Amino acid sequence: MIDLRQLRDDPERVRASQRARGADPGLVEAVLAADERRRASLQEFEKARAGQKARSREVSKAKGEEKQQLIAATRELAQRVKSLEAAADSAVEELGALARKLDNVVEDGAPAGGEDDYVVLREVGTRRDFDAEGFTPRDHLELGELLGAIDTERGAKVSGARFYYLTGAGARLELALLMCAVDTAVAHGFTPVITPTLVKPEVMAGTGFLGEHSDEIYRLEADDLYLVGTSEVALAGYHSGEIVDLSAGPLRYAGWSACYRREAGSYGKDTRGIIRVHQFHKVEMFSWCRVEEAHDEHLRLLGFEEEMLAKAGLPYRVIDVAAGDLGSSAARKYDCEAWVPTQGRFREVTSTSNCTTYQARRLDVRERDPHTPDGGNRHVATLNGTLATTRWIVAILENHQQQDGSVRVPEALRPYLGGIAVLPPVT
RNA sequence: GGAGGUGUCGCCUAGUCCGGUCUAUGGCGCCCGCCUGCUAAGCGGGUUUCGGGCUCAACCCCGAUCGCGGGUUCAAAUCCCGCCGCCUCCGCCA
Repeated sequence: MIDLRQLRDDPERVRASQRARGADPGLVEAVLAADERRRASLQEFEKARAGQKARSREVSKAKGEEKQQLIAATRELAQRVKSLEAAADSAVEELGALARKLDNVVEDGAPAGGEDDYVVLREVGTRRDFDAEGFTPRDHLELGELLGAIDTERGAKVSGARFYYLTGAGARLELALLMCAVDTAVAHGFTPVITPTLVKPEVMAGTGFLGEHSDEIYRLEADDLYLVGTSEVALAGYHSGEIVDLSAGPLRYAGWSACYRREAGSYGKDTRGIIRVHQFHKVEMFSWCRVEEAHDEHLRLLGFEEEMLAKAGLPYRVIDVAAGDLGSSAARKYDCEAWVPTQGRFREVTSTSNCTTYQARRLDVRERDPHTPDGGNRHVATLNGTLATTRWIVAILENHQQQDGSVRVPEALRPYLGGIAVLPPVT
């Protein structure tokens, strides 16, 4: 939900945002008109209601015959109030339905356009030249099988396509990576959190995932609960309905959770290995901060992601995602993509979004406004960013492989693997 | 899953039996002022939240708001129905 006051004050800004996203700018007019209707309808109801309350007070004072007459005379007014209230309710409802269609207002500087219109901000690290090294790199699944680390066949046998087992070195590598991510987050002041992975509909809706991406999400019919695709959902819900204190700076959490995705629209894409799977693990950063601080906080989250990529020793690039490819909650999004040698291209391994007040508005998370004297409340900004996921294993295996099929462990991860420097083939 | 209890403004609390100045009481905390003078105590005032009047601030007025949603009624914190959270006990299962 965007700020309706901002929409009224500066509709052109929202129209421009809609255009940048490739969405309908005409929606702005529709929302403004609905807002007019809501206020008119509300005023009418409130005026009638005030009259009714005045009459009701007279009734309470009157006696006998006079009282009976007053009651009879007020009956009609009560009916009128009831229907005006219903009208006002539906006007509010209609406004809400329209306003919820508006995606977050895109931050200035974000590239316009769709999925392919991203801008590459920088490329970091050196890609290995396997020709010069004299061997053909194996892909992550082949390596995973050599190391006894990844078993997709049994995953499919037990749970179906896009499921897998991480075994032995694979399981340890995942735990090491995620622990390293948690420690990195803690070092930067984040509170580690293990979150629920089943959430209520209002929380899922509050984070903006029930819009166009709703078919990506698993739902448990019998209990009316959703499986989260990221701990962002549970972390966003954590402070819902609360007034938080940001006077000492942002509230930062690092969520650790399993993540579930239906991958409904991706038949035939990335079917080999564990690049695109229904279930994986992730450490996710989540910040609550003042709107004024959101831009800087966003760049900080991006910095922490790059720090993790450096620890994993991965060559990567940073892209500024185009407006049309942002989720409905995001005003700006940066992805880090790691180089995957056998694919000859970069694949997304992190994503950080500045959601400004969009999520906080839906989830009703506010702070005491530091700018008004008697402390009105205002909505806060939310941001999220990936620190590590199961997919990183793909990049780590491929980028650090050696000719004999063994894989070098990045130095920063070794302490988490009992000091092991190389993962040897087991077959 | 079953039984009982419970949910009132930031926190605690009165009010609910028996519907009507409840326009929700008091305390704590917080804010402003006074007195005192230097970490105290006292005095006076203010303080639910959201929306609207209304374009910023102040003031004022109006509406909603007593866990949530319905209903009855001229009138609901109060009566009725449904749901949810929490507590206690029982059952079942890790």
